[in-house]
Amino acid sequence: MRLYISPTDGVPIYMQIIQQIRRGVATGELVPGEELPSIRALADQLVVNPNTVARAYRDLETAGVVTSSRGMGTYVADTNVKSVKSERKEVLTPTVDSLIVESRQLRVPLSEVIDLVKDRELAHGPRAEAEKGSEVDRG
Amino acid sequence: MRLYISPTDGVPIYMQIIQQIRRGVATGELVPGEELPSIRALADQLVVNPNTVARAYRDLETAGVVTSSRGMGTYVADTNVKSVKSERKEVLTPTVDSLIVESRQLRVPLSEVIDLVKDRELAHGPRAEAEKGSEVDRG
DNA sequence: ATCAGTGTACTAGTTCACTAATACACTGAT
DNA sequence: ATCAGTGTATTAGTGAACTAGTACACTGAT
Repeated sequence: MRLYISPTDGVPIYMQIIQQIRRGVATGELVPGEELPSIRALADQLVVNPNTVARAYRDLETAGVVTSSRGMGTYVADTNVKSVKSERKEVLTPTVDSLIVESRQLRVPLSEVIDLVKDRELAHGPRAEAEKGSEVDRG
Repeated sequence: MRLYISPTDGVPIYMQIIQQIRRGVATGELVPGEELPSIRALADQLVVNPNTVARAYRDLETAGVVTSSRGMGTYVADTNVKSVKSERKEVLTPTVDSLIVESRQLRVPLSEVIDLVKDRELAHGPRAEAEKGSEVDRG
């Protein structure tokens, strides 16, 4: 998987790395268990300090997207696809509840809240294309 | 309208001022044409530098929420300039954006997000009756 | 044991958002 | 004209985020 960096983009380099790897995992271009390029290799490729790549890998590990080991390398985590639908929805519930409460305080009807959600969804650009279920052979 | 500041909140002071005034306008606690406290008066009240309040007022004027004039003061903008209705939506937008970002990280499709919003709306019970008469919605 | 390759830790420099200090400019009343 | 009160502009200090330089520590193969 090839990564590209825009130094003048406003968004930090380490964040660009994070986003592209997350996207790769989401689309299935990066499969669980796959080895990522080493910190120094990716740093050389992107012409960036190794610490910047390390920062991205560290955050990705904290988020559970990858796993790293000294001397071993960094790999896409196995647990990414395992999260169940209901669990993911439960995590979203607090944020949704905040939205409901706030909309009631502001007297914004539910229909307009939903419209706003759709509007903002579009404003955030296209989502990563979800992988289709028949291609899993690892992990 | 009384404003409160949390210096250790992580969110900048000028932003807290902006949010609270926007919210005041959205809820109707601040009516169009109403005079806001002067920059120095509010700065004294919040124990903050006048420039910080000025920054908030300047951003609010750019957003069309208030109007300022030298020597005259700062006033809540007239509804012809910016409708209370649109202000409500803009106040709601940050929360909606958080929801969008969160749902993308969790790979929850938009349709399920909307379903969840509807579910939680029901879970919160019926909404309060709309207030009569005191609201005009132009624009 | 050695070595090349891996991630990790510490330190420093740079940039930028945020806030403050100070001075300037306008308005309306006296 | 003067003055108190208003918003505005300029400059500077502070701190956090970001990136880089450098050194350290672990792993597996030789």
